[in-house]
Amino acid sequence: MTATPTPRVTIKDVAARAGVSKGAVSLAFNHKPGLSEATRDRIFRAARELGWAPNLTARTLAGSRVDVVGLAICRPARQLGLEPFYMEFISGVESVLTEHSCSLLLRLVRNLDEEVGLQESWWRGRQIGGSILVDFRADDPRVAAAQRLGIPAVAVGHPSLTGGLTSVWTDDATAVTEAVRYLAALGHRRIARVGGAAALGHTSIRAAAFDEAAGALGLAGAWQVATDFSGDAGARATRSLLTASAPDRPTAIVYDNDIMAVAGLSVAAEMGLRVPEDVSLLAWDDSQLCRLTHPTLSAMSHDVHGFGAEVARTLFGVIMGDGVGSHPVPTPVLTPRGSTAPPR
Amino acid sequence: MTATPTPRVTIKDVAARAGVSKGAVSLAFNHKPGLSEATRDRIFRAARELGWAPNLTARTLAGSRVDVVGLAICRPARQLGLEPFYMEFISGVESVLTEHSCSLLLRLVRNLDEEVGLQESWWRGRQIGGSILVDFRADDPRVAAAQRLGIPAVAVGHPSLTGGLTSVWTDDATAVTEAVRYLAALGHRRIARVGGAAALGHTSIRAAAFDEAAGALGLAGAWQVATDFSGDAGARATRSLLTASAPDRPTAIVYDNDIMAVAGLSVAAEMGLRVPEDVSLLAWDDSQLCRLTHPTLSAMSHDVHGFGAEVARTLFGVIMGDGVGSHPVPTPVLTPRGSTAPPR
DNA sequence: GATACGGACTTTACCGGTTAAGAAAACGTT
DNA sequence: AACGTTTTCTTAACCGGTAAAGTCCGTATC
Repeated sequence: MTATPTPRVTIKDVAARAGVSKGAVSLAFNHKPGLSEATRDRIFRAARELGWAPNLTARTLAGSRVDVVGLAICRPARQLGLEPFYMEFISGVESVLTEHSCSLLLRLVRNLDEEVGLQESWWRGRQIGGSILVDFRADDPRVAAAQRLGIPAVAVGHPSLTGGLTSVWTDDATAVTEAVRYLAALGHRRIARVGGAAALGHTSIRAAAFDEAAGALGLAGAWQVATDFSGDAGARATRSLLTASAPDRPTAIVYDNDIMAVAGLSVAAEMGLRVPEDVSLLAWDDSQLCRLTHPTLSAMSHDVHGFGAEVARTLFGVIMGDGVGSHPVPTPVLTPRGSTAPPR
Repeated sequence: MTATPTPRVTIKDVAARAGVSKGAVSLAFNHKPGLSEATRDRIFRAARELGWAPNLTARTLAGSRVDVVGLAICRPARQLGLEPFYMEFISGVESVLTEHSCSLLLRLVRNLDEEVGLQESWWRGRQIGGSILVDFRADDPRVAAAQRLGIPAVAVGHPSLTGGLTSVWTDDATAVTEAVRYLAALGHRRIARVGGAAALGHTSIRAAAFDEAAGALGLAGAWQVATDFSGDAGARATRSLLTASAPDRPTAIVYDNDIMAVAGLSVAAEMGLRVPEDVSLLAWDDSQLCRLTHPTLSAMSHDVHGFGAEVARTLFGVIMGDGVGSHPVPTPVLTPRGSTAPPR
């Protein structure tokens, strides 16, 4: 990739125009002491007149800050497009980065090894000042890698998965328990859960919490199905759960995202089952989609935008030298809408 | 943002270990002639043993390639999360960038002036090797800015909007016309269109095409409403269109994205109107959402992922010096599903 | 056997900043 | 007036690469 030449104005031009050395210009632009107010002004005026701003690449190379943070997402590209979660998450991250004139370096990777390699080369190549790690698995290799390299990183996931990294997480176990209790309180005794990718750490946390809650409440039936988060998979899972004959069929289903819940809604309709009379559905991640369906979807709702923002704020903290910490964000809260009701 | 010190291995270390000068290492890693196979091997071996890879920042500063492309999106951050289009588009872009070991620098901006400033500082600061420009408006300031600066850019939008920039675009006018003709052929005489943000160039292209098609077909009624693309706005627009008494009410509605169409579906249900018997709905951008509703949504469907990929490929062409060009991608094609039928 | 030439490397000068160390002027002290 | 301080600014080395210009050497040419 070659660059078309452009008349570039550098620190030298500014220095010349202000009648000082480039060192002085550097001092001025970094707000460091050692310059009189008068020269400082002259320098800024010259810079403004020339439309100059410090070159971040050079600045980075010279060893000061790097104002880019990395985010690698490890899912098949086509699947990603469908997930409302990520776009909302990213927009939350961006909202904080922007305040710091910081940009996001985004990359889709095919597997964790590739991600580890990418993070390493980003960091060693000073491409990023810190990184956001998402979608943790059990024994995730990124924990060790980030620590070995000393990358300032924030792990999005439960501390049990993120080892010694600073983490930002939602208490999914409590949320799942609340969801199950709510449905049980409505009178449901046979509840199913359509979960996400089995390899993902938060999926197993939710799965375990679901089993435990179901056991504690002595439910008559508790099913779990793993999917890839896609609408199609959600539809398939729902179909297989609902084909059982009436007494053995679940009367309520909890989904791991909202796309799959929407799919479930449509499968129920197609099978001639009414929601919520014949089967109750409960979504997760509550994007605006849940309010656009008919009936509207009850959901475990969750400020994903704010979550992203909190992750970015925490990352800035880590970059500034804050010690390792664990930052829980508010637990998803149950938002009952039209898709849940007592079973008949 | 300060960086934690890390033992960095540089080109000098590799050179020392291979017993050559750093210039030789540079030649080897850029696959340039002037080295014997033997030394080349020694250099690569040394690099592998030390785990070295060229520092992109330094490489950039030294004036060769920049392997980052920029994408600034100018919409309120919260609204963005909702648009399936962008995430799918980005994933398409990424799929091509990844092949070239290239990353995407993503930034949300509040307005076009901010974007122009950002593109300029990215480019002058050599942060990016090229840029993808989206959401064109009439007399878009980015056209002149990109040309003045000489930024290799690809404009996503109709050539009439993107001036002298290389563009990649879908023929929205033809697609709108096809949509209207299809509905008219089903027997609809009163058709409405729920459009996107009025300021956007493609919105006015679609609006004009809609009017023209409606006129040409001599429709009895043709309404258009502008929205902000959100589901809520789509719901409001649908509600106001459908509250008219029966004979004056549209019997078919075309939406500018799929989120609004889903919202429309639910508004119809809430108003006691059956889809498609009482009112036909036609979506745009056809994400998997359209196949998950009940009834499924007919849509003007469109490979958004492939669109993004094509944009990225075109950008690489521009960066490599291809002349200005206009690259149409396939026109959205009508995909009839369950939400359209002849009016009663 | 001197001359030219091409291949294989090395040297050196940047790229556009930062920063430690040095120098000149201004200031206060005795 | 001589001397230490401080303030203000300059110099020069460095960050980690690239690339043009040199150097050295073996060999083909006449």
